[in-house]
Amino acid sequence: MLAMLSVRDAKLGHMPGSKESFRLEVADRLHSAAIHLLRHARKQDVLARQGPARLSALSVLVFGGPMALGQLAAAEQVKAPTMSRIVAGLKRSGLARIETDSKDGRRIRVTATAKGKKLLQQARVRRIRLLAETLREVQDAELDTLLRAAELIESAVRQGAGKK
Amino acid sequence: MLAMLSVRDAKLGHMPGSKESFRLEVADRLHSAAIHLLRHARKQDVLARQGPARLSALSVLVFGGPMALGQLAAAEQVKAPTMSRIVAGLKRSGLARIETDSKDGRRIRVTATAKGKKLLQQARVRRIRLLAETLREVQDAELDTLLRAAELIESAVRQGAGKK
DNA sequence: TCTAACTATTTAGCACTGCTAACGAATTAT
DNA sequence: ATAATTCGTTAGCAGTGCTAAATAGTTAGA
Repeated sequence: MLAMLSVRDAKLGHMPGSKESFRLEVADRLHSAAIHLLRHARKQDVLARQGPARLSALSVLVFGGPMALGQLAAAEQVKAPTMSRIVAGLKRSGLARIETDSKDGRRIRVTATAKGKKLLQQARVRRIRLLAETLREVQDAELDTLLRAAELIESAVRQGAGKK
Repeated sequence: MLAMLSVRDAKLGHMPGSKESFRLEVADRLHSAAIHLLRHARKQDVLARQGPARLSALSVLVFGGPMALGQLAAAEQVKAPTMSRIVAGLKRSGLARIETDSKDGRRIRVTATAKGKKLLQQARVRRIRLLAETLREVQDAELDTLLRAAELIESAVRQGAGKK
């Protein structure tokens, strides 16, 4: 792994061991790991017959309660048109329901249905089974590392999003 | 965060604090973090005028050297038709070149061009700048956590992929 | 009040990325 | 020589991201 580092540094002309270089390495590896994790998780998502974006949005609805489309888009950090399509898909599958806001006619209120909650729970169980198999040799202490990493990523991305 | 845990457990009927529950939580958070990290990184990828799958494949080519399409697909854990299209895109952009294998006429040899290497380097630099800003308050010690997490994910996913 | 400006959502259209099924071409085995 | 296998591509579907533009509702101002 250190060998890898120096190979990369040599090829790209960075000073081995510098902080810049290390952050670059971390950024790259995280990016790659995220891509591969999601590609792996896709297998489970396909079983649920719903794409990752829908499951993620559904999760927000289930744990965060009903909310407007714009709120949901902000929570998921996508633009409104993207979320509009995701919500349309959830509705088509009967996983969420849409009502127009009584106070503001422009707004809609998106709510997870019982079916949506149930599917999400099943998807979560499937996901843990999949991950449990692949992460079998990951020790409990390492799980803490993973959780901490997830927290760091979430908070960093969320902060960085605001600045853009 | 512990509060979050118990809320989720309560709603989904898990025993709080059980190992199953904790793994489920970790799996969920990782999944969510991966989605959000990639959505964030997309902004940088868009600047590079190349999608994440292309940049990831290009990275494999740059650091792993020339290889056949099937190898590349395996390394990236996608199916051959998917990689075929990705490579076609890299070729169209002049980032990779394709030759037919001299020994086996069915095979192709995909190689990163000088332009491809340069673009990847630039993309990496852009990515670190983006991440460096968003991760400004992440301490150096935490960087180790992130790197370790990336390693765990990669190795776990790679092992799990073989079993499927 | 009537209109102008703003806000929330949707529609249309583009690009990228994943899949399976089916095909062609080259190689290997019988 | 023929059959089976392997490698890659093409075709076609679905999902997810974006911007630009349309639509409808709300708020502010003359």
